[in-house]
Amino acid sequence: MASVKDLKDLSPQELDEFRNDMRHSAAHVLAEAVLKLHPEAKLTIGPTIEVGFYYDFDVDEPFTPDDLKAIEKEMRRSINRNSKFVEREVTREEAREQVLDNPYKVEILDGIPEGTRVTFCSHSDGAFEDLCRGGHVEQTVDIKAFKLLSTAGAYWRGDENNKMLQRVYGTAWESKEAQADYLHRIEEAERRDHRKLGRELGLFFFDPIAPASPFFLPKGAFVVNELTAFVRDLYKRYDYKEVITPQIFNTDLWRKSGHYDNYADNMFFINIDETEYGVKPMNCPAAAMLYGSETHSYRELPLRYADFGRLHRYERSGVTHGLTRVRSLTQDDAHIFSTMDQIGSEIRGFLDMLRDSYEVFGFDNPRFTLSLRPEKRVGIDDMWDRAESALEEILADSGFEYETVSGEGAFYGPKIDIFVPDALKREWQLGTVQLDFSLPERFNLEYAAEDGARHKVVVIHRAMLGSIERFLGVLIEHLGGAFPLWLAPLQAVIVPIADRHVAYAHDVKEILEKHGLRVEVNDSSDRMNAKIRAAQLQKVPYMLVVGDREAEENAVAVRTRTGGNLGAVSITEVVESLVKETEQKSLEPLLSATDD
RNA sequence: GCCCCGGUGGCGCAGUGGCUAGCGCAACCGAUUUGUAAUCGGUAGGUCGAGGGUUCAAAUCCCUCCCGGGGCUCCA
Repeated sequence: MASVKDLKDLSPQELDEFRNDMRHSAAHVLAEAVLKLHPEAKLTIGPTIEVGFYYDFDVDEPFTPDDLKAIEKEMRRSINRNSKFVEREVTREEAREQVLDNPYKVEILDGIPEGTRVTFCSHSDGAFEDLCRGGHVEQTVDIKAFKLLSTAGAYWRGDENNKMLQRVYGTAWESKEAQADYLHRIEEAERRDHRKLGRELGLFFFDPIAPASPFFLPKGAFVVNELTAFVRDLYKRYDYKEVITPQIFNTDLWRKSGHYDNYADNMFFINIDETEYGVKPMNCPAAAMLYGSETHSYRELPLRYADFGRLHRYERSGVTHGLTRVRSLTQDDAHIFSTMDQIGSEIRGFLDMLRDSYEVFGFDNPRFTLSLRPEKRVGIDDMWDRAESALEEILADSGFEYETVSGEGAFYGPKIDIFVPDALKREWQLGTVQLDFSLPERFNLEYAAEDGARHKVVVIHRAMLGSIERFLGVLIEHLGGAFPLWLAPLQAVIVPIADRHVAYAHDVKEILEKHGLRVEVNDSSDRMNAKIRAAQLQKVPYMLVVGDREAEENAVAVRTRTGGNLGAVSITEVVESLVKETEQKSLEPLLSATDD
C-alpha cells in the first residue's frame, strides 16, 4: 500500500498502482455518499478505469446534474473527515448473510467458488462498508484530487436484457496538478473533435434528412478523393485490379451469401415490382459474382479485386458517431482470390502495404489483434489450424505488437484487425484482413489446378484504411485538422496588403497554379491581420503575404500555420519547395524558420 | 434498441407562460488600403426539430415522434 508522502519517489509501476488504489477508494467514498443522499439506492459494482472510476447504482430516479454536485460535495466532506480504510476478511457464506437485501451483491458472491474468503472494506470508522476485491489507500485524505464527471445508463453485467443501472463516472489523481493536466487533455481532445472541425473547416456536415450519412463539401470531398487516389496508387504497385459493382441486389443474392440470415437487421431493403432488393452492406457477394463469372486457372491466382463501392448499413440509432460510425460509407476494400499456399505471401504483402501507408499519416502505433475461431463456424478444423498458424506466424515476423483473442474470429474465418486511437483515446478499427472459407463454398468458387483437378479458392477480405469516412475522422483528430500539404484542400492563401497589390497577388497565384498548387487570393477589404487570422483558423499550411517590397523582387513573405514568419522568399523557391513537399507527402513543412 | 441530457437565423449561444424572439460570428452593402491572429458603419436573415394537447395567452408546461450528445449494448 503506497503512501502519499513518498509520491515523488514512486516508480511508474508504483504510481499506477497508487492511482488504482486511490480510484478504487474514491469509488467507495462515492458509494457512501450516494447511500447517504439516496438511502434507497442499491450498490452494485465500482471498478477503476484508465483515468478514474465509476460506480453503478440501482436507483428509482436517475441522477440529475444537481444530484451529482451534491454527491461530490458529500464525498469531499467524507474525505475531509479523514478515516482509515479497514479490510475485514470473512467466508463467502458469512458475507452472503450480510448482503441478503442486495440481490446484486448476492449474485456476485454466488459467482465465487464456495469456501473462498472474501473481504469487506470500510471507512468512516465503520459507518460505511462494502464488499470489495481489495486495494486501497491508507486513509481517505490520500485521495488527493477527484471530480465526478458524468452519469450514464448502463446495464447490469453489460447485458441489455438486464436492468439498466445508473452509472456515475469520476476521475481521481495523485495531485491537483495531475488532475488539471487531465482535464486540460479532455478539453484539447474536444477541440480536436472531428465533428467540430469538420464543420469549422468546411469539410462535411450532417442533416437529419439523412441520419448518420455525411454530406461532403468540396474541401472534404477533395480529401476523400485524395485518400482514394493514395490507395489507388498503392494498388498499381501491389498489382490489384479495380472493379465496379452494383449497389442494389435481388434478395436472392443475400440469401445465398448468408447475409439475409445473419445481417438483415443491418441492411436497407427496397420493394420494387413485387420483388425484394437489398442495398449492399458489403462488397463480398459482388466480388464472388465477378470471380464466378469466368473459369479460372491456378496460373491467374492470386487475383486481387479492389472495389470502392458505396455501402449502406443500418447502424442502430444509439451507436452512430460522426464520421467514425456512419450508415453510408466507402471502404478501400479488396478481395484476394488465392490458393491455400498463397495465403502467407498475400497477407505479408498486405501488411507491408499497410505499414508504408500508416507511416505516411503519422500513425506510428497501430495495435493489432489476431482473432481466432469462434464456437459457431464453418469449415473443418484442419483448415482453421493451418489458417490460424499462418496468420500467427506472419504477425510474429512482422515486428508489430499484437495480441491474440480467442473466439473473436468471424464465423467464416480468422482475422487480423488493426486499431488506431482518436483524440479522446477511443480506439477505432481501421484496417482488417480476414480469411473466408465460406464464400467459396456458397458461391462455388473454384480454380483448375496444375493436374486439372478443381479446387476451392480461398478468399481474403482486406481493407487498409478501412472505411474512408472513419479514417478521415480519426485522421482529422490525429492532426487536429491541420492536414499535411499534400492533403490540404487549400495549400496557400496569398494575402495582398493593400488593393494595389491584388494584381501582383493574382500573378503569383497563376504561377503557383501552373505548378499544380492549390492557392487562393484573399482580396477582401479586410486588413491583412484579419486575413492572416482567417487563414490560420482554416489551418491553411502557408500564408504568402505580398506588398510593395515583395512585388518589387518577385517574392512573397512566407508564413506557416505554425506561426513562423520566414520573410521574403523568391517565387521560384516557394514553388520548388511546395511542389517537393507535396510530392514527398511530407508531414512537416519543408519551408521552415530554421532554413537559410 | 436502452438510460439520461439536449434541439432557438448558416455557425455558436441567451431567452422557462405575457407586447413586434435577442446577442456574437459568418453573409450582404458601403466606407477604410492597412506589414503577420479580429477596421468601422449599415442591411438582410428565424413557421423557436415535427405533430398533438393544456391555457385568455406556449420557444417556455404535458404527450408522441424525429434528430443530435454522453454512456450501455451491438459491430459480418
